[in-house]
Amino acid sequence: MNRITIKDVANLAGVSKTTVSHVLNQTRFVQEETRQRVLKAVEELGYRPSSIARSLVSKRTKTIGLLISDVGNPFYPDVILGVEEVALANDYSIFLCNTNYDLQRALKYIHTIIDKSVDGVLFMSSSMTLEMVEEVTKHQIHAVVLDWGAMNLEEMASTITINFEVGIQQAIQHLVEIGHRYIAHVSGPLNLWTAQVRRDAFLRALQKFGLDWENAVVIEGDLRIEGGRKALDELMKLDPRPTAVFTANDLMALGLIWSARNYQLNLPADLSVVGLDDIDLSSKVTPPLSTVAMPRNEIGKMAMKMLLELIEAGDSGSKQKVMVDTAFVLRQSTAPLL
Amino acid sequence: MNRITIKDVANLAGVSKTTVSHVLNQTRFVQEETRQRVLKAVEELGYRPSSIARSLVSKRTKTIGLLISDVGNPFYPDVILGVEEVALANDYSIFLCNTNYDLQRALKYIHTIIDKSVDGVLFMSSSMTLEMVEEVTKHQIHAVVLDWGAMNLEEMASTITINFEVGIQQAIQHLVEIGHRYIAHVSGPLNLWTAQVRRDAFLRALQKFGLDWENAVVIEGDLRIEGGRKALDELMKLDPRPTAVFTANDLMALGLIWSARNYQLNLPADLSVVGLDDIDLSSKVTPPLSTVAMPRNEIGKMAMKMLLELIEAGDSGSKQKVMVDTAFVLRQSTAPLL
DNA sequence: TTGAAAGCGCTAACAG
DNA sequence: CTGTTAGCGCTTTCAA
Repeated sequence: MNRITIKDVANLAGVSKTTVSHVLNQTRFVQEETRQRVLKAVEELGYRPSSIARSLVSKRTKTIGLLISDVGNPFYPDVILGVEEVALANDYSIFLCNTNYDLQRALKYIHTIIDKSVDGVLFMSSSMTLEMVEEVTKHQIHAVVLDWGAMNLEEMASTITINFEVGIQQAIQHLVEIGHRYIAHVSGPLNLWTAQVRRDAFLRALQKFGLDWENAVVIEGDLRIEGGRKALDELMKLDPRPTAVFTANDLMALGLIWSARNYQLNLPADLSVVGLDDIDLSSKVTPPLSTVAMPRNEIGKMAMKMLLELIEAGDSGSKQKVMVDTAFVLRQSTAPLL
Repeated sequence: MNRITIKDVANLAGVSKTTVSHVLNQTRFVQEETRQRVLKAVEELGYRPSSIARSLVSKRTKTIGLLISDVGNPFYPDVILGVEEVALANDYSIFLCNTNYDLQRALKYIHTIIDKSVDGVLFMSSSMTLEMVEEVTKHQIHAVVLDWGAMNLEEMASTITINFEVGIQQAIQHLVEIGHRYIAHVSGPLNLWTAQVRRDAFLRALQKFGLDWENAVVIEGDLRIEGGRKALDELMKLDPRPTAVFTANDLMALGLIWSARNYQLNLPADLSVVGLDDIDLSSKVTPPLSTVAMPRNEIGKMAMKMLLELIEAGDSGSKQKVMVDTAFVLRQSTAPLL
């Protein structure tokens, strides 16, 4: 019992493969009566056209590669959902490529998706290199790159950059307005471009509000819960102690908050904390976390749409560069300085 | 500038396509000197064989579909990682199919992956029907189904069933040993098979330890953080109040714990809580959550391995039915009853 | 030790 | 209004 092919349908309907193809794709007029016969045969046999065969001739697979660092990172779910939503609506399938923060692994995925002739790839992992984008585009595969400003990929790919500046500034402004003058930062690993960007935005915000940014306390963290706990340990050693802390992501903020109990700290009264990301959890913990949010779902949708545009446009399309803003979300992890 | 094909390589090397194919696949002996010429041509042109064309003839795509409910559900990351690990090791790619708890959407994905001729599919979503498995297998696509005992798919698919009985029993035993006699349960939506299984296991455990299981308090939750909060509201209305609560998943346990502050409850002294899942977070919150754990990463690996076996075996292979155990993990969200 | 040719399932000129 | 034919890029008999 083999796969049912277009030929089987043609035979059963008593027409040529061509006609079957045309009624299925509505690509030329077919006598209503013939059309019905074909449709009936299709129905009867449960025929489904082979995407493989189609792709071989059309040079299109209706498939994209999604390169992310870590499915477990709470940053991704919303983004993926956005990507998926527009992919699904346009009948695109998604190859999941989880780099697990590993360049070798990313590279292997790049090769696989080139071999599989995807129509495009979404680079959403920090574990990537310029060469990967080059490799991919060399094989006429389109790309859009998320928040990876370290490199200049002008005409190679569309890009989405997240503007942390505005949200971070709002956050610091809020802290200043409620009386804080001594604000520390827990950064991500500073070899990461995105960690530097956030730290620099933080420093600039301090400067803007007339605080001592040159001697600002910056503790390097790991972007995970554990990093937040360790950061608090550092903070507690300081004398005087900062009255507020801004962390490079929510996970560290949460770790810090949860660790505060061990020091008999009463949050937010004894220490105000602001995160960044606005992951799902943040609004649900006690106290709900004030944070710098970005429209993750929108970012996902936008990325996929941009990729679609590149694909539709073929080589003629020029690459877009868009920037998306962040915004401070006030919840209850910050309190006025008494 | 078109795709580089095997023909280009053949021309450059001055041999036939056949020979190129054979050296690349090591499928028959080729004179060392010729072999080198071919390899050199491949290198020079940056040639990569088209998986599409290969699949068309081999009837294998080295691709599987991964059907899950919700990327954001903390149950999945570890499982996915496991799946991916063995997939990657065997050069399989993964189509991400996120049903979003939506049957229609699941169905659409089923059709897509049938069209794309995946070699197998991993059903890991509760949003699925027996028909989907039938549909898939009818198209000679192999399947393994995770924890979905509601139906009898004997010879259609391999299955992995999670044995909640043992872990839940351990959990209740622990609570009983530290003095609890009045233990409530927060279940999942009881129309879900898996929610019933857990509740029943809970009830049987009560019975086993001589507690009043017939009048046991079971509050129906939504498996989300919010559900935990609401459940605590219900619990607080009870008089007398249960001294311990077992929730059907960790998310609800956490919601309950975080909500406890609003009632000035001191955890775990005033209320012991035990979750189920052992999601990453659970060990990292304060107090760390005692919970019923399952080897999620192992489950992912196992599922993919079982699928691989089905694929390799072709139709001859018989379907495996495996069961994986759960185990109670003692942390600090439970306390002896004074 | 290597090639020629057929064919995987489909689409798209080109004919009629 | 419909069919014949070539070909997408590869693998695999069969033959030499």
